[in-house]
Amino acid sequence: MTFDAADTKPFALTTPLYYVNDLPHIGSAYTTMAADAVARFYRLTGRPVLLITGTDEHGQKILRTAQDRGVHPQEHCDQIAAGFERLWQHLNITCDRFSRTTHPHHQVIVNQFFQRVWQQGDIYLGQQQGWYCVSCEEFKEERDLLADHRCPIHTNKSVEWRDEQNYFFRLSRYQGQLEQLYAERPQFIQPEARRNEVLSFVARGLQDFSISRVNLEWGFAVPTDPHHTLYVWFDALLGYVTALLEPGESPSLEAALARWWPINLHLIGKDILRFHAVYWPAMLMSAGLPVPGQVFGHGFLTKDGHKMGKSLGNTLDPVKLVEKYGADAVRYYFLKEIEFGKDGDFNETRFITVLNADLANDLGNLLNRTLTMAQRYCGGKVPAIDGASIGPDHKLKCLGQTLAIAVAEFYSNLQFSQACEAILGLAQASNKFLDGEAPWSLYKQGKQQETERVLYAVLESVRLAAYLLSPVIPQTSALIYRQLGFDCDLSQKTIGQTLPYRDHAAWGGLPPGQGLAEAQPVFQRIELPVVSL
RNA sequence: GGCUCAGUAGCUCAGUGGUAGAGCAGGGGACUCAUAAGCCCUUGGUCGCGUGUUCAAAUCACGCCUGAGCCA
Repeated sequence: MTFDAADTKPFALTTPLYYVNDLPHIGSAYTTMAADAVARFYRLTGRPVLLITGTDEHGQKILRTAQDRGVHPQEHCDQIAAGFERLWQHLNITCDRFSRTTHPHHQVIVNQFFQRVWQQGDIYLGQQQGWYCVSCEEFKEERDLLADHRCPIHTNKSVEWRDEQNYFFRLSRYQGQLEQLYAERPQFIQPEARRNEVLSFVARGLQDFSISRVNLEWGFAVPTDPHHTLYVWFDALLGYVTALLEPGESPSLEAALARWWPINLHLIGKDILRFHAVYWPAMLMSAGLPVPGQVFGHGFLTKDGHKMGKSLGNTLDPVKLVEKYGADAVRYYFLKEIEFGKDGDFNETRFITVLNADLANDLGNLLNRTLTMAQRYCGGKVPAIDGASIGPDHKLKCLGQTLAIAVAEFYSNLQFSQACEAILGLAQASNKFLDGEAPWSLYKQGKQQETERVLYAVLESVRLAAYLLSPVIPQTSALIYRQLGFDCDLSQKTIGQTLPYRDHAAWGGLPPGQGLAEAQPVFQRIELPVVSL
């Protein structure tokens, strides 16, 4: 995907529908923050955007978790789903749809989709034997199991022997079409390493997979056979389709697919790659539907270099993290400091030093010092300089003019880290520029015109940086815009109309004479704890 | 067991044939508009190990070690 400024096509993207066996963990937050940044970027460019997230609520694991807690499974799902929604609010996630697989509309979509696949002859009754891990909701090979038939992923859980009739999806029939898809569209699975994994998996030959379970009452019945319950993954993936229904619209597959299909981008963690890159497109092919634009499997997060896990006792609670440091800090750290697609680490000391260096010192302080001078030297207004009158060889203008295209390219390619770095480069250059020009000296020497030209260029550069960073740090960007005298909400879904990219991503648009607000730190420095734990 | 990716300064990483780089952290300096911020200078690396190809290897080939992952 590359950026095209003239593109006004709709852009729909999804996070996974998160499994509600527990409250959201940092990995879910990570995917969702990335998705929100993408959505916010495309909204800036004026494209209609649909950001889909939600929860996957069926399956044996959910049933058992609810039973263990002594609540009805629906009540359990309601509580956990509410926890997800709450976290997304705290993280300033501007989602357009929150899709829940227990919603009645979803069953209609699932049934209609099932019928299409059924009519293709791609579903048949077969015998499934094997060891089943309820926590994975997957069959395991005996040789992969640990001692006492414990699951290698859920090491404290024993797998269960199943010998039952299941309905199967004829995945094997789509081997050729899938291979053709991967070959024709190399961008379909990203990043490259993940794509290779899928290619080698498919190359070994695809086997049909079971899409129903017996003796399970928490899920949708197979439309053609009420003794069977649909496998949770078959149901869950279709949640993306259900999400496309307009609010209040009566549910049908046709209605759901009318406007936003095919979805442009599925953002997922690398653990569920196979479901999205193999099973899902095959299901869609069977139903005669176009496949999504791209599946991007990002990396895993570690804490202080170690795998996170409840049993290991070193989880990172996203709720606590946001409460402690705020949404922008969390969003910035994970999107800037971790190469999207690769594994990344969370370390609190690094977290604090990065935020202080980038947001408090480089960017926040830059605005603060410049605004103070503008208040003192320019009567609290944007200097009366026409941005267009500044020569093309001006250091900041030069940098600023090439930034919009580069940053758009980075965002479209999900290179958040590179986007942030490029933008921060303008702030760093502005700090250098200020020290070089020393407007405080110019002012004392009575060089009013020169003082104003310097301050205008820096204020404008801060504005541009704030605008371009707004997909990542919307609150901080909004504070900067407000102090620069704009009255607007950068989180508006119509932002592409009120502050269009082609105007606001260009250098030189800060209106001369615009009233400036009092300088207030937009991002407070975080004190390093004396003793780091 | 097969395959993929990674191993470069204390930390995070860029560099894919031609005199080792960035940011952060550490040290020093000048300045004062500023959130003890910013600016300038600077310490710091047998580029995982070994063999080979080459006039020349962090970069290519082979082997090995370590870590992560996919598959059987």
